[in-house]
Amino acid sequence: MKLEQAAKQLEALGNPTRLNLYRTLVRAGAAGRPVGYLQESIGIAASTLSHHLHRLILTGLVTQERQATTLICRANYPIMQDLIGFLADECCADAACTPATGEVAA
Amino acid sequence: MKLEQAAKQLEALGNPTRLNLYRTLVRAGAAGRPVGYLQESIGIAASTLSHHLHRLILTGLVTQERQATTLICRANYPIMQDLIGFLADECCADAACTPATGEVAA
DNA sequence: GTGTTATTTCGACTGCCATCGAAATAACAC
DNA sequence: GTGTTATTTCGATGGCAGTCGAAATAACAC
Repeated sequence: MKLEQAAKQLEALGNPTRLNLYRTLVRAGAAGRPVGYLQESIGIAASTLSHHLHRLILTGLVTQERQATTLICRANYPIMQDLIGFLADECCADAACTPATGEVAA
Repeated sequence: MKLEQAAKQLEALGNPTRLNLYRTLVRAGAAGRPVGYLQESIGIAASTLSHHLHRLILTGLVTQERQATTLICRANYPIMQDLIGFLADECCADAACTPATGEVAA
């Protein structure tokens, strides 16, 4: 059931704190960022950050790797690619989506 | 703040019922679907459906048009295009994602 | 006007989410 | 072993989301 999976990932990204978090990790690239860095960068309690990271990890959007006492977090690009693919597929499944849209003057 | 807006839209889609709803509308194309049709198609209480539709409309992902007593709902494609663009941009901002986008703001 | 159909709003309920501080765990240096 | 740093888990709190049925509104036919 792909829809359920997509909904979970969208829900994970559908929170400003987590979206900001994820963006930070994306911008960090393959190097990733330690949890402590993220905590200071975003400015929330460590426990709250851990909670959000856990949610992102559950959906597969983020991975963690231990380096001694530090945990390095990385964005999992293929998952996002898949999610974007799902959205694009849904969006363009039947109708004519013009890709070059600038204004939304509906 | 584009991030807040994107998070709201992602949150709107991050619910199985709403994602299913949105997908149905996307597949319906420009013709759209009346609320009553959606209600039977998805099989939830009318009040619940109205609630979810309202959330989708608030984020701009869905529009409504009255036709006599019937309300026609349509997916708002440009908004989704914009959202996909945001995700793709975030994802490819720094790392080596297969560049599906033409311009990447460095 | 009355009546019918389509949809929303209201009121209420249950449960999960976001947040925090404090305590517990993990990995290491010594 | 003790101690230090980094991170998670625990416990609690406030608030919002999802769901429903019933009542109210909207638009029309008559």
